[in-house]
Amino acid sequence: MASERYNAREAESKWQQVWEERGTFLSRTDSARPKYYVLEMFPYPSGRIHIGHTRNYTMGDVVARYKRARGFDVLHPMGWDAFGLPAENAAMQNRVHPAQWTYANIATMRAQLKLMGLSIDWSRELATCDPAYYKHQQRMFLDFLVAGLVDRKQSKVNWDPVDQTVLANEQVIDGRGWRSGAVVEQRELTQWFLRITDEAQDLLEAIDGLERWPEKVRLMQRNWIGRSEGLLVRFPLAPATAPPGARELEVYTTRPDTLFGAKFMALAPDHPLAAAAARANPDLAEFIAGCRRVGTSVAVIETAEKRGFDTGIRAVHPFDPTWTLPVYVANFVLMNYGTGAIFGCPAHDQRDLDFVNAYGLGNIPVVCPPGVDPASFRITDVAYDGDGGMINSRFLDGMTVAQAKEEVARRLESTDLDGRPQGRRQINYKLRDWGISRQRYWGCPIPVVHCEACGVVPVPDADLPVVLPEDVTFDRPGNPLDWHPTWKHVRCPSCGGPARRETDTMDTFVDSSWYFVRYTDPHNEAAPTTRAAADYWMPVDQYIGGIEHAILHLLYSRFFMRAMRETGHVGLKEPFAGLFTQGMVVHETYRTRDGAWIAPDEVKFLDGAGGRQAIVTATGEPIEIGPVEKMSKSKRNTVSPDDIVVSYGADTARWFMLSDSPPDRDVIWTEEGVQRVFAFVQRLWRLVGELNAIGPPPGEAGLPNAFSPPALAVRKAVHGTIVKVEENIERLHFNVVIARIRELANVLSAAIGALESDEVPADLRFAFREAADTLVLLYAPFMPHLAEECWAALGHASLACETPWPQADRALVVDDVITLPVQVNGRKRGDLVIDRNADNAAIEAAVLALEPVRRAMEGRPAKRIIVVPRRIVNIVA
RNA sequence: GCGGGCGUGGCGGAACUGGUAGACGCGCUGGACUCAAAAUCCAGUUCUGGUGACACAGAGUGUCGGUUCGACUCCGACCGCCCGCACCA
Repeated sequence: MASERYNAREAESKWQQVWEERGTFLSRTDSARPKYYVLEMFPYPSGRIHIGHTRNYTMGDVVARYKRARGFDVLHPMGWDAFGLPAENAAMQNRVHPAQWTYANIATMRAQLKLMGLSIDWSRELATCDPAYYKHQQRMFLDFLVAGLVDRKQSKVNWDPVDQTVLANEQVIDGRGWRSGAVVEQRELTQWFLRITDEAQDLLEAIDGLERWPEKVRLMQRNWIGRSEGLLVRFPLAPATAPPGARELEVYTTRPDTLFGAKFMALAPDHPLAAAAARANPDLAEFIAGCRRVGTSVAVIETAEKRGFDTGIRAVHPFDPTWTLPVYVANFVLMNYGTGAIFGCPAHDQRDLDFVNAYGLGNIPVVCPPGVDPASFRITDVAYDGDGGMINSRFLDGMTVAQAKEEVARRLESTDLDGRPQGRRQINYKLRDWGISRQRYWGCPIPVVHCEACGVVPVPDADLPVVLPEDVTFDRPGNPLDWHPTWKHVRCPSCGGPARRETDTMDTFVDSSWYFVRYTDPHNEAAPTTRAAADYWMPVDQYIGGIEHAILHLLYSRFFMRAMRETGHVGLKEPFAGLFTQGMVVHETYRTRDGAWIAPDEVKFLDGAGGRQAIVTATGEPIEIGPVEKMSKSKRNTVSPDDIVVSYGADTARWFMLSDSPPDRDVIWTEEGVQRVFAFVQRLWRLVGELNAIGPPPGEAGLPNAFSPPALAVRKAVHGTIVKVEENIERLHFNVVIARIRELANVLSAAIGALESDEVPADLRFAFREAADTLVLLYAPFMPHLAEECWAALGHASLACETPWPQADRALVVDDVITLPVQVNGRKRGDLVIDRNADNAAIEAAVLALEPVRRAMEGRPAKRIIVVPRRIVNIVA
């Protein structure tokens, strides 16, 4: 056995077939064992499985296999996030129907995934574009509608006037449509919304309970929800300057304390008052139109140079009728936050300061930082947004920021303006309602009918699903559902008169907001969920996916659970008990002199003076080795999982992707690295063979009564490794697990090398056999095929993946004698070997007697000796 | 612009809640095996000084400063890179 090479390709397909035939990974939902639901974010069927996907799924698979070995009922499913824009783009480019393109991709990608040996319950596979899936989504939408969780209101979209279509932000490049090149306009459309803002407070508070989520994601979600406590303030307009009918301007501010630092007011370009002012001012109208051509992306709007236009309107300061402020329209004020209007206090807000500096309006500091002289405190180009004492603020002077906020709120609440208080406290959220309308074909149809007589009428249950028509073409601009000759024309379910189907489809984030619940019983035709199954499996114990989903997908899913709970489809609010965000797989880039990107498998490396050099294998043309970057088709720095599996096997790929880099960081794919892992696979195979050749302990004798030092050393290493592997798998520190397993392999190799004869004593044979079995089971979650092959070679009739996890003997992990590092003034000078239970007095005496310590002390007395039990000793001299 | 994160040898990284910085691996150097190469095995490998070789000394976790007996870890400022910003998924 030891002389043969391990044939990964043969072994992998063999064991995959065995698992499949035995139904090893089908989940059970009825046992008395504890459940564990591990899930990786499902892929979009883009065409090919990417190596980054396989890293993600391997992480989940390690957890799934480990938890199974620990005695859990494990649910580990897979499916497809199958609706979306790329299918329609493909339809336009290649004249292939989105469904055909999507299902072909799914078939390819499923086959690719199966090569990886993932322990997935494929009987639960689902695709969101399947009417059997979206039927239930439509039903829940209607349930939400009845429950008051759905709204219809206006919102802005990017409109491409040439393609006659709505553009995603990513399709707007420098204010132009990516395909047509036409200047993008903003348009108001009536759209469907889910009322996520109703849950803002609960979504915020519940973040505290998500203990197994990364702190950074929790912070991002808190900031996204963006709760703030502030004041609505109504500014009267100077009548002579106001457009007809306009009497006041209401702003929302979190800094009412800075009212005496106000220098201007600013309106969002689509604020009603801006529109009113523009009616009499063509230049202003042109300015507003210019702002709209930027598109709807907040990132673009806020990074654009700050520009404003004076409307000529003047607002009256709430505390001084003689003080008026100019009202601008400004490109950085957002209509959908607060009231769409602000007062600008340049000294204490950077955006406002940039604005006044551009328009020469000046600033008045009103908050003075502690310890700074108010008389000399000036603001030039950095705003001060910290705490301090109020200055230049009349009756607020001398107060703290908090006191001033309170005082302003109190005064304005009790000031009457046109029969209502001038100020009102308000809690505001940055979070906006979730617009789910998409003017696209390849998505879940929104199941309502518009009737002129009855208004919006839900499609009756019996008529669900509303299925997408198949006979559509993409050769003309606009939404194919709108163009379809018959699809949208229906009878009103209520009055029977002529009516029109809703042609908007749902945002694909809706599809991905509940798929994880559907997995718990994916074949229930009658309802979205089966409560018993959902209650058993939910929540997901460990969810794994990319950090790019830290906000939207996860927040929408959290909201959707609440909505499903209110409508009786589930019994819980939080879908994901544990969350892990994994890093990407990245690769070097290669370019020729003329800038052409070269794929890794077309590159050959040369050793030579001046470091690494590369050429194009086929032509010998020299290549510039570029930076390591995210794998992308455009830069051609991708590697295909299939190629890796064919060359080295899935186990090698799995091990490599989890070794070296911590799982939440990027891992750099290198050919050399993969080759070295392949060598390690072979080494493990040989090592297990060598251990096997030493033979089992004689007879069926149990645990020997005593172990010689070499046997004890082997056992300590084995049991110590079990503990460390457990700890680090639980923490998902797979790279550390791998290091510990390699260490164990190194110890065992050395122990075999130290054998002096073929006659190995019984206690050592026992230790080696135990080591071989344990080693295989420890790496089995990572390299499951090799593990089965080794497990069988060791003479086991069972499957490694069905064998319980090895039990560590804790007594073997604790040493009686320990080594304490000894520092003098914080610098390590020696080691103290001492009894584990030695008391401080004994340690202090022993430490001072150490030769290196005495040398470092140079005859000085010890001022203090700090003994940290079982960790370290530090002498202060 | 706003929000979040990351930064440790030539390289990827390890270091539990502040306690031996550099585990494990890649690469490199030397050696064994071989006609030779590959593979494999053994040894070494943070930097600087020092030594024939040891010993030993000093510096060191992006930069600068602080807290502490002790800082990769905590605090403040700065630099660089990455992610998200609501119609990509």
